[in-house]
Amino acid sequence: MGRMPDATLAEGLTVGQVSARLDVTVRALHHWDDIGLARPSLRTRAGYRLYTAGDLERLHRIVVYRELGLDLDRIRAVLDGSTVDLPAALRAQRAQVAQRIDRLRQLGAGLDRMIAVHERGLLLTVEQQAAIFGPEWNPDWPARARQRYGDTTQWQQYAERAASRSPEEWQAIADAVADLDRALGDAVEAGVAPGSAEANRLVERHREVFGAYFPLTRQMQVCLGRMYEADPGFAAHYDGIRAGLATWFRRSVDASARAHGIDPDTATWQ
Amino acid sequence: MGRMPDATLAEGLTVGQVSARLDVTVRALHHWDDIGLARPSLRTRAGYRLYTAGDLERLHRIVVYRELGLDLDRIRAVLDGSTVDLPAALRAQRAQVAQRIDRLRQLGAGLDRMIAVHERGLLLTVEQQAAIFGPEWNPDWPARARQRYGDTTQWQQYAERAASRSPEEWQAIADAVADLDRALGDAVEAGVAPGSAEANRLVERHREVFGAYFPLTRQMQVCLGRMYEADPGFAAHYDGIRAGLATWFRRSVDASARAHGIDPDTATWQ
DNA sequence: CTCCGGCCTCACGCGACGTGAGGGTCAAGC
DNA sequence: GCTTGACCCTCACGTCGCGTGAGGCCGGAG
Repeated sequence: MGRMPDATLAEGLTVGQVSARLDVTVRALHHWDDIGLARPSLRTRAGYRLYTAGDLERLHRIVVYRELGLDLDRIRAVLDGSTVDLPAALRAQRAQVAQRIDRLRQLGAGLDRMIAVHERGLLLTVEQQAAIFGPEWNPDWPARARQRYGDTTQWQQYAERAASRSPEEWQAIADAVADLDRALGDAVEAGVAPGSAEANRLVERHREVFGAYFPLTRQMQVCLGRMYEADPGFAAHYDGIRAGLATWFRRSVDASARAHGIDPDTATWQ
Repeated sequence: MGRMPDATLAEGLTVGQVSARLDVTVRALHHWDDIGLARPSLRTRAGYRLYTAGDLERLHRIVVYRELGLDLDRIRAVLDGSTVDLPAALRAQRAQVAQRIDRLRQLGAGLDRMIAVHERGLLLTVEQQAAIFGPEWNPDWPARARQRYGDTTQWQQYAERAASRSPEEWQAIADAVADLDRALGDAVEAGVAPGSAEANRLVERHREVFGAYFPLTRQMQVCLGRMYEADPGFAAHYDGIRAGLATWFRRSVDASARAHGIDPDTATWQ
């Protein structure tokens, strides 16, 4: 330690000294030398780079423009005067920055949506949910579904799909759900028997509709049917459409499952 | 043209078909295959990649996460389930995006400052200018200076320095200018003669103060002195400090220039 | 003379592909 | 059966601005 202080090397500064003064890495100085952007005016006999005051001035200008995000070619053009219209170049750069900010904002919004789906099960606000799914909708349902699913791959895939759906697509799903609810109510009223062809068709339709919502196996559908009947919130909703619907639906799903070789009493989520 | 339509290749889709469906480049598919992120389940005898429905599902998930800005390693972790906590990864990514937006905003602000300096000669608003330089300040001056300088390298360098100056530094310059103005007024009152040692010192001080403002040669200073006297705006300002100051200053600069071997009658800008 | 910190010149690595080069494959039309 | 033209394959280098060693020379202090 105790090398000669900077000031006494009046001929020029070495890379390390310049690095400290301008807060750039030594490697960057080497690079700028390599590509001819900023070469030192002097070298010692041993080949050490020595930057003069004039060199420092140029380096400083490079640092300024680099902090503005210009790439080295554009900086070279500016410093060498071949860019007649510097303000135009700056404005172009400004536009590019604005674009990149925009892109990042969209990206952030996408991430927010995905995060929201993972946290709350839906990306819509409570108001939007009510507007789409109707006043009967219980905002707790998605969260409850999430409790069931936990951190399974199934849930991940649901989240991915949910996050990439537009509000219009949500509306389409909500319409399909409403249609289905009506059809189920009509079936109960018409006395359709669980296990009948008609009931099985409705069960399949339910699986399709909610399959667009999340990946739904027959086993899972059985569990869902039982939840509809057992959970007060769900039961109230379905019985509100038509008295006895919750139970009718559970029995229909069970029958359909049995028809597909599944024992509804041992079915599990997953 | 007239290749077999996609649907008939029920075994799987070729790279081109997948490329069209998922809007990714063929090269990206090759790359993902190379690094083992998404390899096709099948190959034809000729070595053509064939992506099955399952492959497509995985590819689709990759596209989703890629659009969220995750790098391929993280996507791999998510898809292969080795990332237990996907929401945490998403939030980390979100934070990174926010940071990058911040950085870009600062960068944009820097560009705006630089552009403002190039367009109007100063980066301060008219109010800030008045607050710093006092009520006598004429907001047109920097623009007028720009007219003179045009698009020279000199002006570029001035702009760079101006853009990287903080308001505090501007205040320091304004203080120095005010001090100088007072000193010039005092000199006129004290009857200091142009060409005297005292006058020369003041001329030098003027050159230093404005040298911090923009690079000022002695020749340019001569032109500036003449402008102070000839331009009604400038003249009013200086004569307002002390009657006759504009003329006194022009004569002092001329004398100082002559003392340095410059003919003030042939001096030019630049 | 030795030591240690600084300097030098290669030269690979990064991240996610783009962009040819050079050559095989496939279905259709003649 | 042959040509044609779109499509596919595998290398392999280029991108952008350096980071990060490896291996070795230089220079001043003790």
